[in-house]
Amino acid sequence: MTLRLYDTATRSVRDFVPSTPGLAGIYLCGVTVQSSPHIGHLRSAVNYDVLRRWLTHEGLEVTFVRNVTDVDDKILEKAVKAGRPYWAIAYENRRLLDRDYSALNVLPPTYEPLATGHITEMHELIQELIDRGHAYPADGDCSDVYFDVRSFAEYGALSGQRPDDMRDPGDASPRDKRDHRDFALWKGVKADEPRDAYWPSPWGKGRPGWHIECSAMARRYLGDEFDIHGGGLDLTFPHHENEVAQSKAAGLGFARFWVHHALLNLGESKMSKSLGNVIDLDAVVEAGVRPVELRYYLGSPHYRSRIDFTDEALKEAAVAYRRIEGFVQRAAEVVGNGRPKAVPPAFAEAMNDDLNTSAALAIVHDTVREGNTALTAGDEPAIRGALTAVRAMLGVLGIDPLDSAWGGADGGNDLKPVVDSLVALALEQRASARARKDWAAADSVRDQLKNAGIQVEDTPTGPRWTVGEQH
RNA sequence: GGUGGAGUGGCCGAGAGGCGAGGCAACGGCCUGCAAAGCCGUGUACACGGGUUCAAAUCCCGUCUCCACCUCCA
Repeated sequence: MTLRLYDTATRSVRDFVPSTPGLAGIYLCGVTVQSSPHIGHLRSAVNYDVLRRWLTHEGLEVTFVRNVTDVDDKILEKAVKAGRPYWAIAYENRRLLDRDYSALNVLPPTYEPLATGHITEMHELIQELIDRGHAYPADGDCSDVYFDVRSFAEYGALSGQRPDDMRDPGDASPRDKRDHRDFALWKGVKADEPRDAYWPSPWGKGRPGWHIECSAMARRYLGDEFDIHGGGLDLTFPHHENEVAQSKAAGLGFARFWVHHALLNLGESKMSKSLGNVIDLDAVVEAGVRPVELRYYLGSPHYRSRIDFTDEALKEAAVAYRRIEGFVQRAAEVVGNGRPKAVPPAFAEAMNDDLNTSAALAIVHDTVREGNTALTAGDEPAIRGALTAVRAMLGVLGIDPLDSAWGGADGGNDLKPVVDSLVALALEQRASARARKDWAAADSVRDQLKNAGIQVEDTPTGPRWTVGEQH
């Protein structure tokens, strides 16, 4: 069975057949690094990371390109306000983004192109559009170049907009646009903006319009036509509409599938810096939820379903994850880590059904239950079977507790034998107290360990201890 | 005004004509000295009003509420 994916352009779920067998090219609109990332950005990253991991799991060699927009109006605005270079702000935020991505075990893309690194590619494309009669340099001396929307009949097809129904945005500075729907390919220098944000061009000094970078960079790294273009639902219009227009008007095939994920809302509306309703990774961690648990939370609803963020739902997701994690750890103590093997067919079926991660997680939980039963029965082959299957599934979702990406093991490893022998000492005392049925003394040992952050559980094979708060 | 989408049990969240996805919480039981963990069992939910059908959460019509986009936005 092949992957079936929802394609925004056709508004339908279609079989995903890569243009070149065995390969898949994905272009994802990353973020504009105008500010530090919030968990809505991370949802985006997690959704596409799962898509990528699944394609890879299915044997495809994936070229995954995720751009960073490192020059735009907002960044320049902030730079002026802060009295700092725009590129310093962009770079700072880019590093924060990287930090969050790796905290959530989002695999690095094959390549991460920057808008500012591809000015010449954009110039080429703009010139082609001018030559073909789809773009025009503005009259006057502002150096702007605009895409001529009326010259491209398909304009609006991706987002279902009819140009005639569109509102006139009352553009701040229309500067010689022929039509209010025309959008900038190249923005001429403005007097009040930083001088280090401009590049020479055949039309005069300026900087790129927002959309042209993606057309130019996707072409450079993935070719004239590629498999999947992704991004947030809010990018469908105008960003993606304009991208298709530019690329197709230039005669390129461009994206074969458009995959858009739903947004994350906080309160009444989507999480967004400009609305001020933002929660970031640090806030989540401060609330006692680990990055892996956040990833579980972000990845368990379907990618096309809106997430209404609540603290309770986040905490609940964390508990659900701990159940899975608990099984993996207990099983690994009995049979070793186990090498992840094939995922169960039902899991594959769910993933192939437009990445139905909710249904896929139901299979994970079912397998965990079977594993727990095997654990109680001491049935080692069954334990090993469940463990390897669970780890394979969690690997696809990027939340395998034994993945070294989560780091826990390495840092604690040095101390583990030390703590182990200390705890063993205490547990010996508890064992002898229990042997003489001195429950008060036994419980006191357990309570003291608990105060030190060590949980003790009795199992058929003796007591087992873990560090950390489990409640 | 235009375009797309959503309303599912106490909560989260899949499903999309007929077998009660899964998780959290709750309750009962097993196990346990107790606890924790685990296992077993218990819930007949689909915004509202009509209609189609042997059968509707799922299809059709209408109504209400909410979200996103049409301006920068993952």
